[in-house]
Amino acid sequence: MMGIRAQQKEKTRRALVDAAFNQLSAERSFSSLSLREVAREAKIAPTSFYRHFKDMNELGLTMVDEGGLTLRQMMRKGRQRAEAGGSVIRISVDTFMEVLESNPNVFRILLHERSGTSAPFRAAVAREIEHFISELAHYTEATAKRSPELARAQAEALVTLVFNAGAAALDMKRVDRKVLADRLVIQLRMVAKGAEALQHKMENR
Amino acid sequence: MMGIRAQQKEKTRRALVDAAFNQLSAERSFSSLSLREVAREAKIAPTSFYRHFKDMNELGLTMVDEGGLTLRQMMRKGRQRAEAGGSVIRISVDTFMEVLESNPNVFRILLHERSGTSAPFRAAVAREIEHFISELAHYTEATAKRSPELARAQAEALVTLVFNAGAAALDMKRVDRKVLADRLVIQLRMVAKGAEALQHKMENR
DNA sequence: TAAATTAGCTTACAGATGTACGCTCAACTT
DNA sequence: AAGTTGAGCGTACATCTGTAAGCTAATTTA
Repeated sequence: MMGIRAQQKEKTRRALVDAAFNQLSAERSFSSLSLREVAREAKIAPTSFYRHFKDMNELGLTMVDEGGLTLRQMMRKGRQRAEAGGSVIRISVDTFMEVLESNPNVFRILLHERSGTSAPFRAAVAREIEHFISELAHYTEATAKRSPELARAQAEALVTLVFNAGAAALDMKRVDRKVLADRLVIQLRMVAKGAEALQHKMENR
Repeated sequence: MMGIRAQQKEKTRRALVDAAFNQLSAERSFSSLSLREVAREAKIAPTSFYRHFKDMNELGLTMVDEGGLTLRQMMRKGRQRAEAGGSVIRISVDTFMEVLESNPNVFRILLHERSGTSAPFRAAVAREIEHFISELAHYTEATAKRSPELARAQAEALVTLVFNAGAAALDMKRVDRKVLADRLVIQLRMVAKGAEALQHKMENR
């Protein structure tokens, strides 16, 4: 049971994280936020920030962690829907786009800091995305009987295409996003078909 | 013939551009550079900067333009080599990695600002990359008899995979870059094979 | 040769930033 | 009940930023 004090602290901490998320946009990256701006938005004095985070970096890593959580929830959602049958690729893309749309800023920090200038950030994002890749590789290895190397290469390619499309989709209107999603589906099918072909080629010699 | 005055001005302008390029690194993006830093590196007074560029943004766009130039030179180089025969994919990847290695900071600004926070920057980079895509799509349409839509999707996928690998390769040691390049070749083959398969599927109905 | 132009400089200023220090007072511990 | 802890605050400071204003001296133009 949390004391009234710890409760209030948690609330302020959340306010800080939310303030940071809310300031993100197409034209505002995390690294361009200042400690004072975040504190202002969260309605606390700049110096009070330090009661919750050592510095902005620590705040950012917390946000990336939350991003990872969103990613994993997305995977679960996709799996559930896929069990009901239908094209796995189509279902996955639709799920991705839905989650992207309802958590744009979560994806913003992931997609931006993935190639950002802070090594710890890049590592943290890479770790989260690695989940995706290895899970997908494992799945393909099992259901499509791919060799481990091929499965890995395939999974990486799929994830690369999906995340890249995600980055582009972030600042699009719904109509354009639809076009993008359709094209993405085609590209993913290319990779899947191609991996299959390469697999057969390897087996027949 | 350039007057002694215009000559000196051009020299200083180059010093500014070079100073900016030299300050780029894995942990330093263009948007994190300040006007004063660049001026300092170029050994001119901060206020003299304005004799050459309206602001940092203008400098950055100039740098992106130079990046586009590098990209086009790369394409020419790749085409020349490919004419001598061999795997087009392998040759292209090797050429890309070579050019990347000898112009890391040119690629840094392209790869970073592609998903950066400045709309003009994003547009400028997108324009340069679009050259790549449409040229590639046209080539595939002609030589592999792809439908325009499929050729476009395929070209986009290829370029996405290449640039993504490029971003990852930037901060790698030579050995790891080799592994990455090999995997990239496999992924590109997947896309090519898969596009072929999709094309046949469409034709047979 | 005289006048006009201009690249680069120095000085100056207002605003923003991160953070050190010390206070208060509500909440918790003993 | 008395004492301790700690979240949040206000003040303060050194540092950095972009850029305005005006000067100098070399080059260019007339």
